[in-house]
Amino acid sequence: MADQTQSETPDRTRRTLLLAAGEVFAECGFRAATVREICRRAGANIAAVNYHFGDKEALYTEVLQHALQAAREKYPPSLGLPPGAPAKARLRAFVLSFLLRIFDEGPHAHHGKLMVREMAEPTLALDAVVRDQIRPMSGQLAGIVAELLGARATPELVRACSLSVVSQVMFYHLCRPVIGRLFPEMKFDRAQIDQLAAHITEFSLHALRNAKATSSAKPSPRARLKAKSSIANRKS
Amino acid sequence: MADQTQSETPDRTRRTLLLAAGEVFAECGFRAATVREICRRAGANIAAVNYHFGDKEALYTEVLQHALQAAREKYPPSLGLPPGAPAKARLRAFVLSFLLRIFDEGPHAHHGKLMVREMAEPTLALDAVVRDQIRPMSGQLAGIVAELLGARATPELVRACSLSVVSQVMFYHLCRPVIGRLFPEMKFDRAQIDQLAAHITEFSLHALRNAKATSSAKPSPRARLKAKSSIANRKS
Amino acid sequence: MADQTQSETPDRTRRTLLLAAGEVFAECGFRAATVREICRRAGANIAAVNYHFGDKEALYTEVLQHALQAAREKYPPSLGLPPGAPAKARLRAFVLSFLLRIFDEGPHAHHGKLMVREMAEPTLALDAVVRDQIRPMSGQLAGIVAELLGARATPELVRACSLSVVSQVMFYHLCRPVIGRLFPEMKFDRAQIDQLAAHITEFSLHALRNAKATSSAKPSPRARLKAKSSIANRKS
Amino acid sequence: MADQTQSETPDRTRRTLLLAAGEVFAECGFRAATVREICRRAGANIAAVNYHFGDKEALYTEVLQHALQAAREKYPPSLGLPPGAPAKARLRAFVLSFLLRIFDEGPHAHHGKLMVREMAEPTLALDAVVRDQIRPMSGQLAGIVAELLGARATPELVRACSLSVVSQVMFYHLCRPVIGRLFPEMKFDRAQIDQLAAHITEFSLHALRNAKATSSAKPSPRARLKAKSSIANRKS
DNA sequence: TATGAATGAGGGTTCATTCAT
DNA sequence: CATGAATGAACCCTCATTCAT
Repeated sequence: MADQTQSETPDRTRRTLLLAAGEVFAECGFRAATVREICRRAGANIAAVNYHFGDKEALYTEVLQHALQAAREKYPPSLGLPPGAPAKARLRAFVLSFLLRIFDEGPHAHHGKLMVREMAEPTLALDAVVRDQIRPMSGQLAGIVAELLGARATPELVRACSLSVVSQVMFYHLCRPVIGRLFPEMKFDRAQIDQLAAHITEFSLHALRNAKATSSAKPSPRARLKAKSSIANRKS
Repeated sequence: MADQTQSETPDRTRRTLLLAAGEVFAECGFRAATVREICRRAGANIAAVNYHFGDKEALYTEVLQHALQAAREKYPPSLGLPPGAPAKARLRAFVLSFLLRIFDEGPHAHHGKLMVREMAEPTLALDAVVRDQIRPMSGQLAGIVAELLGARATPELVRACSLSVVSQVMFYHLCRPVIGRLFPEMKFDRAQIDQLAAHITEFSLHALRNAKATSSAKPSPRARLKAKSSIANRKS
Repeated sequence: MADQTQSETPDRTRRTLLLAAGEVFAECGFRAATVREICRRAGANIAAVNYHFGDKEALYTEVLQHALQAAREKYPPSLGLPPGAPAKARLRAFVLSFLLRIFDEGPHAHHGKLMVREMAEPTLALDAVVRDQIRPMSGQLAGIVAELLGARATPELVRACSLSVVSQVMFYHLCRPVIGRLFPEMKFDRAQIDQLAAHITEFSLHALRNAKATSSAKPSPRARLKAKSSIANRKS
Repeated sequence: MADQTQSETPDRTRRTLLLAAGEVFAECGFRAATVREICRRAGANIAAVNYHFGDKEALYTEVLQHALQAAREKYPPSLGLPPGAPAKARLRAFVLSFLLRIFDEGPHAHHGKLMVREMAEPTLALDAVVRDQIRPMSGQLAGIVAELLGARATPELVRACSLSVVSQVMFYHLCRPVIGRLFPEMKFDRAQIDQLAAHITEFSLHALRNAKATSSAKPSPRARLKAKSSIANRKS
């Protein structure tokens, strides 16, 4: 009550709530999380959420923004590599940093779970997240992939290959419940993460080295025909 | 007793509930879904769920199993290919059937959303699903991959490569909300799905052709060096 | 199903239900007992109770009658003592037999718990029970007490002393939950029951030996005055 | 904080609920009583019980304790008698106060029915009640009885005689439904209660005056003989 | 005669929200 | 500014009962 720092932080309660809510939303999901539990952990009154944020949903939106902002600050897109480094090294760095972020277990590691939940049930907050966080990284990867493809790079091929690369990383994030049940021997300590990064990088590099425009693929003859006619005419 | 005389309605209510529950669980998630709404859509009494399934959770478990089972029966991983078909063709079939399952929009198309929700918040039902549905498919893919790797196949390499393949497919499953926002031009009609299958298959085949086992405990000296210079020196 | 005795017992289900219901009602009480559980134990259909007895309440009424009938048959009021035995012996027999009945643990020992529950919440069935079972025993005890009081016996004194005797026995029946918590060392095996019977008999005999009409009691002066004026004028 | 300014309504709702719950629990029993009805009578919201007491069971526990406490405060066992009063007078006061409690019809008269129900189906609350309310009174009576027995007092004899005394009182509590049917002429107005107290006191005093310890393991030869001849020979 | 699927009222409880203080 | 007692809608589930077979 007679907190000495109270005057300089008129919204200390607000920030505490934001932190507590991050925990609870990540643990329980939006629905299962209760305002009571959030307030309890924040040491705030039961009415604090409604007072400071209006309602539970508005609190959630701010929590998501806040969590991803924090994650972005911890792992900046530049990854500490000089922009002029070779594409191979940049790909390796991209993959490894992504994995490290995913398996991070720091105090603000909520963003992972929050994002998975967002995939299952997107909210309005996702638009901002894609715009501010994901699209820049997507562009960065596209640059690396385009450089590796060299003359073969078409927008479609770059996009498809970028997705192939990023999917291998995200997969461990999104499907951990299944992977854990399927392969209980996997541990995801630092050594395994390094090894994983090596595998994904090598796998992708081999693939990129031989990648050609999609029309070279051979689906069933009928499907192939369709694909040709439809894709060749698409502009973007 | 007189079962054969009313084979048309052995338990029509049960099946209707299963269908309605699939819809509602997919739309709202387990928590937010209400027994009332499920019964309303099924045209059944509010007590019907408890009578036929015991409780909400048991109903959910059966819904999940039922949905995945139905999807796998509709698009079998082999897509009608004889077991003796070449590994390349079987890989192509595996990828395409998986994509078709994911992007299916039939009356049982709930399984997609259900599984994504299950990833965000696993329930007890996931254990059974992994055991009965996912592990068999995982084994199937491992067989294909092992055959493609030939003499280079080690258990670890097979596992890593299988995950790399399946991740490229699942990604479209799990991150559709992000992909849709990132690349609004992607439509996922049958033609694009064929093209996608072609890309993933080719990408993976190229990679598999050159894949080698990464040293299990220590990354290769070269990779290790790179890691040092780029990432390992990052603070925190 | 193809029970050979079925034809000769067209209401075997009825009797099985009656037995099962006795158990369940004694264990759970009327409210908490469920028709489902009763039918389950009786191996009967869920609708059997309504079919055979109309509803749950009618079943309960028959159960109570049935249970007390059985108890009465097991411990007939005569207690095996010749009617001409001395009053002291008859009192001792009355007390001991009552205690034995109370602490009986045979397969039909439901009647005890059922009666305690009936005290807590009397039903219509209680009237018949009092008329058929309790009043005869009450009369028997009154005869013994009257004989012991001899010339001092007035209807009021006989009644009061009878209640004093019977209360000491019933007490162990009705308050067992409290007695068990208050004096955990009491075990109520056969030896203790004999000792208990001895105590109650001696205690009562001493009291009866000196009992006089109630007006000899000495409440507080004020209360005594009241009591005198009011009681002396009552007729019955 | 500002507690003293609204001392009239520190938690009026709580107290109102406690009262209403006492009524409803006494009338219907724990199971049959509904939170809805309790709240309706208390003029409170349906959620008030959970807010103030946690759940129905916790409310019941507090009701039981509260009711017995109030009854004991209204009619203290000593009835205002100085601790140094003669044992006879203290016994008389104990008996009379007990009867007055039992037959009280004030606004807190629930405790009677509540306790009878507790005998029929003990709950966890009974433990606390025995510990806090009943055991102290039991000790008080034991002191009186021990004094009256004088040199003959052994722990077993004191216990048995105390139970004999208290049973005569409790009997009217526990068996009122039967007594009412057996002796409809009994009215239990204040005059009859005084008379009843006088009878029980005198009956017990006479008995105590002559009470002797029964041999603990084996009944006295004489009593044993009687038992043999009368009861022990009965079959089953 | 007996069944069991289906009913619907009502149970206790939870929870986000409000409002007088 | 902040509180916490109070709210009422809605949750899942249970149960005695019914009715077509």
